[in-house]
Amino acid sequence: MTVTLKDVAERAGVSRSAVSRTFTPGASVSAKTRSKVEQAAAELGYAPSALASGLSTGRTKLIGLVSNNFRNPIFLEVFDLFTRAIQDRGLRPLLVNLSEDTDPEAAIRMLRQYSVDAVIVASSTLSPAFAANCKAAGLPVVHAFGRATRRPEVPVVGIDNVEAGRMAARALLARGYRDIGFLGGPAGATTTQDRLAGFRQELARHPGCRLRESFASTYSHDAGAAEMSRLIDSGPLAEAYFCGDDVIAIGALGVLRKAGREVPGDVGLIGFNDMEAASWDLVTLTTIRQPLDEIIAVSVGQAIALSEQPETPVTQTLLPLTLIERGTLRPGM
Amino acid sequence: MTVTLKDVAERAGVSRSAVSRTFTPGASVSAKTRSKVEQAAAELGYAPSALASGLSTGRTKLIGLVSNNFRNPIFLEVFDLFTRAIQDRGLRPLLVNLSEDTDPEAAIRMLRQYSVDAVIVASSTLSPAFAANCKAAGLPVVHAFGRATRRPEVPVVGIDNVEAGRMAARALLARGYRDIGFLGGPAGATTTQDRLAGFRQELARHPGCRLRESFASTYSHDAGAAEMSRLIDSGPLAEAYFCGDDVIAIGALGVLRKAGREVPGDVGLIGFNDMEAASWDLVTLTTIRQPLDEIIAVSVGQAIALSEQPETPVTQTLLPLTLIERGTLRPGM
DNA sequence: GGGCGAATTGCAACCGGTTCCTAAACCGGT
DNA sequence: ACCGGTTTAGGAACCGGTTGCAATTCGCCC
Repeated sequence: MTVTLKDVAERAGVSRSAVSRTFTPGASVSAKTRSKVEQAAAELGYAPSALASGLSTGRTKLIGLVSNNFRNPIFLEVFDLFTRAIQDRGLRPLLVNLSEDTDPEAAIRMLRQYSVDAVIVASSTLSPAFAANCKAAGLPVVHAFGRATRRPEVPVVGIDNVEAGRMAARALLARGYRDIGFLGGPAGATTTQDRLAGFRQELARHPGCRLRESFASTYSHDAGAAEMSRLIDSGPLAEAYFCGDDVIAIGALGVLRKAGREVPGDVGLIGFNDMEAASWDLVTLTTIRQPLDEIIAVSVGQAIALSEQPETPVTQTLLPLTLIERGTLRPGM
Repeated sequence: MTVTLKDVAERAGVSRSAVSRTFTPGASVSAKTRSKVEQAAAELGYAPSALASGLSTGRTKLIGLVSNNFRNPIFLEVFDLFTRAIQDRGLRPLLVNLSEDTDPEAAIRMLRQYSVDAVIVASSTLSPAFAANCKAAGLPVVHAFGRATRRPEVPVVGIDNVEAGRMAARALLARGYRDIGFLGGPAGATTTQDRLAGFRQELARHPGCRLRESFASTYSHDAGAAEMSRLIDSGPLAEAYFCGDDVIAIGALGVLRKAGREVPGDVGLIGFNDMEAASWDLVTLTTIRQPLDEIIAVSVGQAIALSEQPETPVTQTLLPLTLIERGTLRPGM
């Protein structure tokens, strides 16, 4: 059933090497042989085996795309962009779903077994140790949406979460809010910690401000709703909240409306991510957008560079955020 | 850097075949050699190359997962379930994003090059010709979310869209709606056509009913919003609408609220899919759920069966729908 | 027509496993 | 100690490509 190099060679009346070379860009083949081979290949419907060529060249054109985030709608867009970017470069994504119950070591082992050219870890919640382990196992790796650190072990592409916190704080202050809440994601997440740090930093520069801190148990709608319910039940609210994610903000928004509070009339809300639903008429959430397309383009570019040139120095790329103003904060002053 | 069979063999003082056999379940190896080999393998950190073994056995444990739907949030859950189901069976998903500008033939060629064990097409909007072409190219294929037809060319797993239409109609009728609207997805989509057919069928059994038909240009929030705006502008609305998808329904809902119409007070709305946002407090959309988990479990099961036993007769599996009652239809009578 | 360097070509070894086949080791029984 | 029947082990060919190397062919000039 499958047509091999040998079949084409016989049909074209040339050696196997000649066939191989016609399909290897930059190899030395005369125009005559090339056309004979191409014709034979076309007639037979020949497609070179990526497995075999991967085996002998050591490059498989496979990119391991690892994520543990299959709940936040923003990641559908992330996967869309990643798969396209990877495909456009002539590579293919081998997807790894690293959910709670899967063993990270097993995942690394399997990425090695398939000898992927590089690994892209796409997650802000996955421990940096995972990427580091990939690297230790000899896999070129880049961590997209990873945390910026002083001395990163692997290349990181993402945003500056501390700056994100500052940016949110500035947005709230500029709109005259003074009694301000932080409604973060899980308290243990580094994204939460970093954003909180920036948030505090900026508020600290405005003496008259009050800051209250609270955390949703996960990055999810329901956790956001639950935490806002708790806040409502436990006394007067802040004037505005910076939420750790749009889904959290939307959960909070739903609860506020249900409780008869006007947003932004009574309470202001600003989210993070600019997921599609943030722009829905039912939502119109003011939020901070991270440049997904750029993060992904850079990540893929680096992954490829790294696979070709493994000893490239480790870099860190932090891309700029944008405030997207919609309807959940009162107008600026 | 990479440890091979040979290295392990030398270290263990046995032949390469012996090593291969210890890693091949069911092969004949004495306990003594096995333990020698296992120890040597562990010491060296040996992981057998999936490429090489795929090359010689003809099975790669790779499943091509093809989709063109990277916009509808429901598909994030689809990908989550698929990747887990595939991984749990010891296989890995090779993801193919078949968006508008990618060539389906190229995709098939590449799936052949990597000699995937089977292909799963996950899309309700992709032409059945694609799956048929896979099959013609010798790739075992199953079409998840595909259309039920009289004589399917490839195995299909999904739902009965005609029945979905009937179900929606029955739900509306049972709640006393008589002037009823169909707000489908793209008029050309088979899902739209089938659901409309079922919808008409059921309404036809109730003489006093009026049916109005309209279509959103795509399966998206904005298209739903746009179409509902048009309806509002062009005269009195129906009492309730069956929308082709939750995102369309949510778009419509947003426009209705903005126009000051109460839902379900003035207008009823029922969606399709039960995406996560349908359950948000801001939305509480009554909708019809398709059993994603079952569809996916069956699809993966069939794909594997097919890869092991290519001549299995072509079957069609249609799974049952569930009405999820929330807050956008008035209570039943 | 002969000679020269450059471009092509084919051979053969190799990538890392799998598996058929034969030979060797093993077993219990006499 | 010997025999016949099982296991088990190793050799070698094969999966489908790639590539270094030596041999051949080519184009061109004298």
